Amino acid sequence: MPVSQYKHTLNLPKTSFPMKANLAQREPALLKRWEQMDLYGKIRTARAGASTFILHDGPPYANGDIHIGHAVNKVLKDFILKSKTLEGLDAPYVPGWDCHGLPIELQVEKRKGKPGAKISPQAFREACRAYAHRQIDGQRRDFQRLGVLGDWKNPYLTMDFAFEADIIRALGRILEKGHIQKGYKPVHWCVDCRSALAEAEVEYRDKASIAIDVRFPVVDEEALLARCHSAPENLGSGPLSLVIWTTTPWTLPANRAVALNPALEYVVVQTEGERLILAEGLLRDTLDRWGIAHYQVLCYARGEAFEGLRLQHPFYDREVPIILGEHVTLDAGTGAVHTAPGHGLEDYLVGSRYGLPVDNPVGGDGRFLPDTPLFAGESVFTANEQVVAVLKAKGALVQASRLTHSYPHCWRHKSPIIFRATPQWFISMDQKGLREAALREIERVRWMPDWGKTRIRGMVQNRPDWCISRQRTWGVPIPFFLHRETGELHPRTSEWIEAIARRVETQGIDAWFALRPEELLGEAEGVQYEKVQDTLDVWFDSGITHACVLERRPELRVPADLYLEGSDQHRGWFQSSLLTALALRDQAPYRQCLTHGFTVDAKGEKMSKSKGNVVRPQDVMKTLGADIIRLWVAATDYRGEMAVSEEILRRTADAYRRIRNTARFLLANLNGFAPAEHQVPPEQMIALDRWAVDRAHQLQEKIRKAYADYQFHLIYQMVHNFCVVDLGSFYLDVIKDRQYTTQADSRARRSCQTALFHIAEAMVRWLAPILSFTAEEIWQHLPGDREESVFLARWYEALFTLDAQEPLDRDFWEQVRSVRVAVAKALETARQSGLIGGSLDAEVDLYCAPDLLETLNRLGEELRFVLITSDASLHPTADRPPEAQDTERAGMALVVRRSPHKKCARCWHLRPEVGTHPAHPDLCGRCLDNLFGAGEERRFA
RNA sequence: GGGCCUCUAGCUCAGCUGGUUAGAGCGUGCCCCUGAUAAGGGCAAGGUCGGUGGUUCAAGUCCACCGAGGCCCA
Repeated sequence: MPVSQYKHTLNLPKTSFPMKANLAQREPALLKRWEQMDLYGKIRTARAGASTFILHDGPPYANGDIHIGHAVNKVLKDFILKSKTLEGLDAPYVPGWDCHGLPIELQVEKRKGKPGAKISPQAFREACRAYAHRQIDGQRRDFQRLGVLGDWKNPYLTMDFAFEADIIRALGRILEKGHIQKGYKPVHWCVDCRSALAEAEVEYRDKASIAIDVRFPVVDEEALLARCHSAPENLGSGPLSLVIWTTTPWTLPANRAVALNPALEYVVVQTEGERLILAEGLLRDTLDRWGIAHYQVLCYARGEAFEGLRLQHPFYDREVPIILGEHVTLDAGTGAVHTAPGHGLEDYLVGSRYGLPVDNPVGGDGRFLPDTPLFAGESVFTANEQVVAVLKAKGALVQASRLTHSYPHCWRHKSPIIFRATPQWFISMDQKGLREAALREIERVRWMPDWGKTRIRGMVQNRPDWCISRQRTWGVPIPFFLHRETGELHPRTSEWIEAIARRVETQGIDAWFALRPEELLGEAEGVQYEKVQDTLDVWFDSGITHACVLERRPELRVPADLYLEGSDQHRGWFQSSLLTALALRDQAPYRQCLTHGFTVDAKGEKMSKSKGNVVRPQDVMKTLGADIIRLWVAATDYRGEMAVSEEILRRTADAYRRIRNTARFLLANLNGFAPAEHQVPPEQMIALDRWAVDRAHQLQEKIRKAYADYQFHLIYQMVHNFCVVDLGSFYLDVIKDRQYTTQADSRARRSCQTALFHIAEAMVRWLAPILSFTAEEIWQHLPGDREESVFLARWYEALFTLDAQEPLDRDFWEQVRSVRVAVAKALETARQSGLIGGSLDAEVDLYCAPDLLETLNRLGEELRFVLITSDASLHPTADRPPEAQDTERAGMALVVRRSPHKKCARCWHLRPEVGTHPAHPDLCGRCLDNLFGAGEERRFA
């Protein structure tokens, strides 16, 4: 088609804002700009003195590349802080890293060997520190690349000397408050790590074990039988034993009792040559298992009847009591549980009620100590066979079999772990009412979603004391001096702690490890006291950030307004922070806790290398761009699992393009618009343009509310719908004609540009927290004076509402839009039949009921512009001709006709005047007016 | 095995305290436009609301159980 000679007389859209985002290239340039202008610093200055909103960053562990879950977490935080900044609040962001701990040690071990072997502990710690720094640099680069704005030059690191010193001080304060307890408890112990493991360091895997049934001969048979409630006439014959079942034969040397359930029924059965005691509920299964077909039940008794009776240990010269415990069940075994307080938490707990000794015959290397009869020096895992052999020799073994079951393993070594009693330091949950205080504070914190409260409450109610000591190298020391003989803490411990903290402040944690007690305590006492060699659980490091960061940084405070982490942190950081804060100052460190779910694949399953469904944020940033990740985070309801996949990201990129193109169209139509001179005051604007601004205003209210409620997925839906429905398919479609064909400086066009300008100003801010890069790019292309960055701006306040009393109110335009829908359907029919192509080929006659007629009449001649037809006329229903078709809209029928007129070469409308002007036979009347006259008047659309 | 949670069209989400034929956008199909053009407009087809059984005049919405999946624990 030849280009019309009049094309150059149109005001066509024009912009340097590119359609193709090319985010992978463009984003780094914007990042550089933000860095060079010190955007974060500028925002702090701009918001200085405003009310603050404190979101405290939970530190990711400084190991490995960030994964999509990290990205979700940081991006959500960024959404919140940027939206708070738009509200005018001062919302600083100090990111942090968790730096000490086992995973880093293991990485460094791989490269340098174990500390104390090839490398000194001091050099090892130095290597850990250097390694952590490298990891932080890598992660920081990725977080920044995501567009997360924060004080990246001054993050907090739990390995900063000042931080390490503050950890020690906090520990001292907690000690003074009486929450610290020394204990001797079984802990998960990894033989390969030679260390106690945190709960988080244990994973469950299948393991093949030997399961054995063992006789514990009853010492006083008569006493036992006398307690049975159905006294038998026949007391039976042969030895009488209680039988236990265990999958850890190696724990038998430490056996100190056999536990029965007080409420369960037990039976004494006569088998061939002996009498055995079992839970009644397991009798059949167990005897079947042993292959015993012939037996006779002699008598019954409840478990509680046997309490205190004594049994003979199967191979040691020792009597052990029968005790009671609710933890004994009929799930497996015999209903009698071998109890070794040194090798199991429940055994320990029930044992402590009975004052049982905590035997601990196993060393840190997993071998029996030299003074252990029969098994000295043997590894516990190989000792199982020997225990079986000994039991056989003693005649105590009923049966041995193989069993595969779920068993705790070291998350790093993947090797089975053991329970082993070791001296440890604890934060006691009940000694000073910590549990009670925590439950109280949990009620006061706002949990989002609200089930977070139920979840953490359940955990706090049931959790054991917090073991805070570790036997590791790369960690903050527990800097206590213990008396060599009494084991007591030095009476001036608080004083020493401050002295040590000062040293750590300048030299780091090595100051403790290198310290000779005499240096502080003096020669006389120095020899009487020894240093504790333990380090602190890294959960203590991160759990204490409210003291080391919030209390320390002038821009922050305790309690924070918000902690925001994944749902796993109910057990982790939310809890460790809560407990330490309560121990320190009896108040929760946060007012709100917001939780997000974990990322999963398209099927809702977790991501793993083996499944090949891992989405790497680095890859997405390199291809689709960080804004696509951000938009995906926004679009997903983070309260549940968050599904990511190639398809989901592709859809997200589609939506992104739509939003971007809408912005581009707004900018392109603002070509030649200088807001200061051309802006039209609201009361002089064309009705439709005022409607559009009103629409944006209504939307902005909802968006601000959604930001305040952290409901980003609603914002995504709202903005996208606005672009597609309100703008794309209606407003922008309608205003093209006016925008292009009326005189450049006419009120008709300037009014429209004013609306577009308002909408663009508002929209760029709606987008900014989410599509940060794209919003900044839009910002740079918007006309008018403005701040250097969209992130220095506040919400756009120049939107206005449509008065309820004006004739073309919201309801009016709703009606117009429903008429448009009806007309579009009719036009489509005409198009399918070949009558018309584009809608401008058509003329429509609408036959309306009185109400609608009156309504549409308000648009006068401008109805055709709203319908985008070459002509549109209104008639009462009474006039409808037979060929008029009904529409879905009640009270309206219509006729679609192909226009008989010629097409105006300029505006493409088919009008009767075309061909009548001698000099410009290709033009319609209003184009002539717009080109050579005063220009057309528009009032409504 | 226990605690907490999720499950609405191919995708992302709405659906308040139970009440007309379950909505939106995207994607898909077909058509149009070529003055938003690796764009834009129109129309259309897509759902036994994870399943089963209850409560109720009435359930996507309440209850129970089951299934799939997630986090945490054992």
